[in-house]
Amino acid sequence: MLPFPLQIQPGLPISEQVVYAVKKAVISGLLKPGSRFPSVRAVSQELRIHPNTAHKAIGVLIDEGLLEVHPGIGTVVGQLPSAPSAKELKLFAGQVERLVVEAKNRRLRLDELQAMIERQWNRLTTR
Amino acid sequence: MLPFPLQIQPGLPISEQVVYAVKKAVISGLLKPGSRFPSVRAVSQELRIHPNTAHKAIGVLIDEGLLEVHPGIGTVVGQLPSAPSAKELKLFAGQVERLVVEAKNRRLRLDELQAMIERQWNRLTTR
DNA sequence: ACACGTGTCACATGCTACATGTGACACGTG
DNA sequence: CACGTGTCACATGTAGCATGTGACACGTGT
Repeated sequence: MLPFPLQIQPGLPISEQVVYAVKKAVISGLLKPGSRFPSVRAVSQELRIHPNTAHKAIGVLIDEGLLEVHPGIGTVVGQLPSAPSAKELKLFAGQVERLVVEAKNRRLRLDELQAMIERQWNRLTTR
Repeated sequence: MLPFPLQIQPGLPISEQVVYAVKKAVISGLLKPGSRFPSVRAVSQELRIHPNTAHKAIGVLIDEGLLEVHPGIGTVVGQLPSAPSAKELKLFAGQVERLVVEAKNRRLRLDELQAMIERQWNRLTTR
């Protein structure tokens, strides 16, 4: 059994869905820093996807610092990353803009959006 | 000249970029309800993209209610849509969750995220 | 009645991303 | 030394995207 929940759905790339599921599991405390992360082959077998696909997803998580590799040993959940750089913040601002545009397009008010943000924030509380 | 700004960039589908540019123009007041929207062929020529691609983007905007079609006449900016349905809100909640996950992943605090939201909100103020 | 511009549609083609298939190598553990 | 681990380099099939090409229905203006 994998240490994070995931139901593969069509419409989005499988590797992206795996990345997102792991991110959610990490920030919600389901995957704790230092704990063992399943091997590429284990993930591929559990999710019934190809090892290359699992490896691609894990590679992204490595690059973002959520996972750490110990060659010959395996992969573990990394320590929490540091504060974002200016470049990362700029990219993130683009995502914020996208959400605001969609919110305004749906005739939401600012306080309604803020409330939805806070609700999701608390739902994903680190345990 | 098109009534909305857009610089085509690689990495994202062209049709999606057109849709997003129009959405931003509408909510920022650059495109006012009832005003004339450029024809499929005009958009394709200005942006140097294929008419089919422009038509695809406009088709999405039609479906979402941002544009209205008058056969034989042309396309105009639609009146502002009504309040979102429960189904639309659920889809939008998924987008909110995505942003919150990315924010937590970057070690942002809730108040920092809320501040970014409010800043973008005011930047896209309807004139 | 007619030409024109409008939106709309149905194919086909080339390109790219994605997922899978297959095989191989370096590393550390036991 | 065998084993499991991560990693990599190809190839293959599928799907989405953008473009190419041609065509039709509609309303306006002449």
